[in-house]
Formats: sequence, structure tokens, C-alpha cells
Amino acid sequence: MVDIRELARLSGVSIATVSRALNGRDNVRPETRARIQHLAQQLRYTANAAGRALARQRSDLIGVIWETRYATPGRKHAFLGELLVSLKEALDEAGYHVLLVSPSQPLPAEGDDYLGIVRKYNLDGVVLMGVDEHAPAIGELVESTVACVALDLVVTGRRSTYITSDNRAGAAAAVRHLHGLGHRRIATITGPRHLMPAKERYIGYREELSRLRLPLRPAYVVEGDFFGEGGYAGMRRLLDLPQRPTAVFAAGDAMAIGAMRAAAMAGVAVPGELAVVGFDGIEAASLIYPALTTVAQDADRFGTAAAELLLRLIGDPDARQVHDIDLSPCIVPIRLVVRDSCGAATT
Amino acid sequence: MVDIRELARLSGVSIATVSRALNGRDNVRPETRARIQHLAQQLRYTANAAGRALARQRSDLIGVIWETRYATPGRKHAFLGELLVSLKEALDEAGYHVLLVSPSQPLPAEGDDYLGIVRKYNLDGVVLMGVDEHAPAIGELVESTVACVALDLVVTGRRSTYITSDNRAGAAAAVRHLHGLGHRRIATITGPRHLMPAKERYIGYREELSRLRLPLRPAYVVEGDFFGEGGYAGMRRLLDLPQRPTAVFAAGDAMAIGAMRAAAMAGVAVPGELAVVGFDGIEAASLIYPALTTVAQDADRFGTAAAELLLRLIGDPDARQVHDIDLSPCIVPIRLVVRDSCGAATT
DNA sequence: CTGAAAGCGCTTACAG
DNA sequence: CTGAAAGCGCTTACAG
Repeated sequence: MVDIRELARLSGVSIATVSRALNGRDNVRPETRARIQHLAQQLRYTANAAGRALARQRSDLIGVIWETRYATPGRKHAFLGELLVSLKEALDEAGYHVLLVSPSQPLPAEGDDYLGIVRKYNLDGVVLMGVDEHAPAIGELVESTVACVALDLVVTGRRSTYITSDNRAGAAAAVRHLHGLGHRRIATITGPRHLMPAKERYIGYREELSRLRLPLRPAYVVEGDFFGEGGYAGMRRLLDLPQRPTAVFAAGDAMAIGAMRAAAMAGVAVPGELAVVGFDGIEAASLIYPALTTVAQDADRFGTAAAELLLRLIGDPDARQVHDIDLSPCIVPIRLVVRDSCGAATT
Repeated sequence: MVDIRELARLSGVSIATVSRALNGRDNVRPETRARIQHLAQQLRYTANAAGRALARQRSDLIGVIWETRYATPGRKHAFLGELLVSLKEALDEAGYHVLLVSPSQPLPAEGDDYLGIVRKYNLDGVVLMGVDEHAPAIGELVESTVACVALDLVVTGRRSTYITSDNRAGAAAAVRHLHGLGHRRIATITGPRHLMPAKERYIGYREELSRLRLPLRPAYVVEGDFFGEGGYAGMRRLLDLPQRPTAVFAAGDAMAIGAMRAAAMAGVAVPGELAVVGFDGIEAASLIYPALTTVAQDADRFGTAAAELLLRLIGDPDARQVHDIDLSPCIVPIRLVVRDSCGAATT
């Protein structure tokens, strides 16, 4: 492997000139630059990252802290995996690479030192995903001057902000869709109350109900767990009601599918006797029969927006300006995907 | 942030001693070491990664080349995402961090320089995932002396090997399960012929058939695409046969679910009139109704095994020894998950 | 057991 | 426009 010294020797210049030529400094004679560039390409020279990082005091590295200890194994990772892909692609395009730095110690994690990792690797910025609201280690990070974007987690700091799908608007769209089909008795199966997306989706449901001048019936609101089991159990309770809902908005696709199973087992036809809308847009939603109408989150756009936001934070020289920058992309639009699980109201 | 010089000053020793003490060298007086360690912890000193990498000529970094340009967007990522999580956890435990280095240029990718990235970052090893067999850029990497493990992709080189689920045994287990239920007319919907997992699963199907002294009927072998659409189309063809199969082994869950939809739309009851087994163990398999019996790949174990294998390659001083080391974990065991989509044969 | 010094591969003022 | 030199933060022979 050729290093800068070798390249300098072969180009007949000093290493300083090589560095300047390759880094696009303007104070290099065009012919010199061309010659060096040509040679560099031919020899496939790339500046060593460690040397570069040391000299420039920055790494061109973005840390992604993907906390996998809180999520139930095998859950939620699908969406985050998708998201990571698009995040990485957007960051790559801006010349950054992604360092995956998830703490791996067992969970009573006093050793989690996100900020320490940032310093150790001279990270230019950090993305938090899958991190619990109560994770103790994030406080220090958010209070620091490190550029940081959290996904689906409310944090704000000097150079920290967050990004989330438009959960509220998504839930409202679901309710509106059902209303448009003639449904008036619309129930919801929510996520666990303490999670932000669950809260937001419920608020969206409630607000749209009131906008449509529909009553909010306590019996039509059951708490689920974002998993199939919770959807199943929630639907069972709704089916046992003296006056059943004609439509259900489940705040997650897994719950929606669980609800559909409960309906099927009770002999209630979907979409014939019951309309179901989910949320998330997981793969299963399009595979099942009948295919699930759902409010789809856009992992691609989410990741791209997160990258953009982070780059803006990094690029912003003044730490205090975080509130001034355009935060519009923090709310990622969602999309109602209409499939087969909703029919017109008959009752 | 305190650096090694500061720490040395406060400890009253030279930076050389600090380095030795913290890196566990044996030639340090116990009291000196204790004092330094204590102070380091208190001041939360961590050696700067760039300085360390430069001096040691290694980075403690593993590159994960996650090729996302070949896969249809939104497909296959779920499993790889899961896998990445467990891979990363296993690597973390061994003291490595993961650098995500997926090439992001548009696909006619002459610029893909995996080896260049390895040199640039002094990567200690590389994992290839989602990479197409025909990707031009991997040849050079595999021929080099870089430790490299490919996932679900057959490569071998001086320090390169691959790891895959036991596709053959999985397919055989599926067929055996159906046979045990009394089925004798067992069809299969395969994946695209050119993909290794598709090939292997088909071989497993064929071999088990012959082991059970069941005929291989060409009409019972239809090629799919690993997606729901292919499963649907394949099932349609099987349903139109003069003598229908009583059971279908679909070489992927998405295809299996597509097949179930085709059956449902044709009024053929699953599991009553038709048994279906899938492969992969995606989330949807457990969510749908009836729940899908499937041959589940173990993402967790897959990732852990890949990490182990890579660490062994890295640790092996002699490049030629790659064929001598124990390669048993290269084949990750699979597991038949019996659910509701298979009943006893009636015809 | 410890320290002074060289060196890892770069970038960037500073001179010229 | 270019080069010599200092320095980024470490580790590791080499002396002692």
C-alpha cells in the first residue's frame, strides 16, 4: 500500500503538496494537482483514516447508537434495520461513515458511556436509535455540545434534537378513512401508554374523532402492547362488548394482525363485518389475506431526514442556534396505504 | 477531555508508563499501575482511537459491508438487520467495533473498492452481507490476506470463508414433517435458481424425497422469486394441476404466505385441504392466521457464529491455515417451527 | 520497573 | 505555488 510519502516521491513534490492537491486546496498549481491526482488514482492511494483523523481532529465518522437491549428480541428491529440502511446511505453520500456503537454490557448498565465513545473516536455526530426514554446514559450526551439526533425519542439539548414519524396525523388519517367508509363506531387498540408513538397515535385518534363530531367512548379504547398478542386480546374485549365497533384502528400492524386473527376465530368477517386499519407498514401487512390497510411509516425518508438533520447540526457553527434552524423535516410524513381490510360500514 | 499527557502528569509518571499500565503490560509496578488505573477511571480517560490505531497499525474495527443495492428495497433487510444486531453484540464483546461501509454509488459500480476501504481504516476484518455473487469488487478482497467472512455467499480465499444456514437440512426437515403427517404428494415452490440458498433448499427437498422413496415429479417443482407474488403465482399453477399436491414446501415465508393467499382465494382450505410449510421464520409467519409452520433461521446464532468465525480468522497467524481450522460453525443449524398450517393428509 | 525518543500517516500554519 | 517543520495522541523498542 502506498502512503503519502511514497506518492510524494513519485510525484516529485513534498507530502504537503500532495495533501493540499488531494484535499482540494486552491493554492496548488493546476498541472501539479493534475499530475498528483492522476498518480493517486493509478496507485489507488487513499489517505489513511487514522492519520487524517489525528491531524484534523475529526473523524468523518457518525456514531449510531443502536440500543438493542430494551426491545424484545426480534421486535422492532425490522423497521430500525431499514432505517439504518437509508441513514447510512445518506450519510455516505455526505462523506461520512457509520460506526455502530451499541453498548453490549448487561442492562444494569452503569458503564454505558456514550459521551466517552464520542471522544474516543472523535465522532462528528451521533444518532440514537432504539434508546429508551429513561436510559441514564443519554442525559450527559444531550447536554454536551455533540451533534445528536434521536429517533422516536424526545430529547432536546444544545445540539441535540429528535425526529419522528407524524404519528398524530397518521392516526387521524386512519380514522378519517374509516369515517369516509361510513363507520361511526370506531375503536382503537393503543400501544403501551408510556411510549411516545403510542401516545401520539392515541391523541391523533381522539382529535380526529372530535373533529368528526364522533363521541369518544371509553369502552372503545383498549390498551395493547404493540405485539400480536395484545392485538388479539384487545380485539377479544371489543368483540365481547354489547355494542361492537364496526371498525378498529390498531396503533401497530402486529396488533392489527392479531386483531384480525381474533375476529377470524370468532367468525367475524374482515372486511365484511369489521374494518381494520393498522400502523407501521410492516412487510406482513401486504402479505396477509385480506391485505391490511395501514398507515405506513417511510423508513427511507425517515433515515434520509435524520441524516439531513444531523448534517445541519454538524454544519451549524453556533451551538445555540439549534432552535433557529429549520426543524420541519423532524416530522416525517406518513402515508395511508389502502388495501383490503376495510369495507363500507353496513351497520 | 484528558489525554495521556495530562494523565501522566497527574500520575507523576511518563506517558510510556501510563500506556503500559493501561494496556496490561506486565512490566509495571503494581502500585504504579493501580494508581494510574484509579486516576484514569476517575478522569474517565480512554485512549484516543486514532492515535492508538496509528501507533499500533490496527484499528480494532471490523468492517461490515452491507450491500443494499442488489436487494429489492424493503426485502431481505429484516433478517440481515437482526443478524447485524447479534453480529455487532458478539464483536463488541470481543473488543471490536463495527464500521458500516456499504458503497453508496449507483450500481454500475466501478468505484467499489472494498479492499481500499480496508486499508484506509486499517480494518482488522470484514463481513460481507447482502452481497451478490457476481459483485466484481469482492474478488480482490477475497484474494487478499484480509480476514473475511461472507454471509450466505460462497467465497473462499486465503483468509476468507463463508457461513450459511443449513438450508439443505432445513428443507429436508420440512419434507419429512409433511411426510410424517401422511402427505405423499409434496410440491415445492423454489427460489430463483441462481441463488445459493434457493439451490440448497431445492436439493434438500429432492434428497429427502428420494430418501423417503417418493417420486420427484417435475410438475410439482415450480420456480418462485422469494416474494409473495412468486408464491401466489406458483400456487396457482399447482392448483391447476390435474392431480393437485396435498402439501407444499415453499422455500421462503413470503412465498408461503402468497401461496396461502392463492389457496384461500381458490377456496382451498389450509390446513384442511392443503398443508403449507415455509422457510425463514419471518415475523409475519407467526402473525398470520392460520400461523405458518416454517423452517426458521436463527439470526442470533447466525450472527454469533459469523463473529466467532471471523475472530478465529483474525487470530490465526498463518494465512494458509484457513482450511485447517474448525469450520463446523459455518453451517448454522435451523429449526422447524410447527404451527397451524399443516394438517394430516386426507387424500 | 521506568523514561526519553522515535515513529505511526497525515494536515496545516509558517516561511519563502 | 511549494517545502520544511511541528504536531495530532498514542505505542513500543531501546537504554538505563
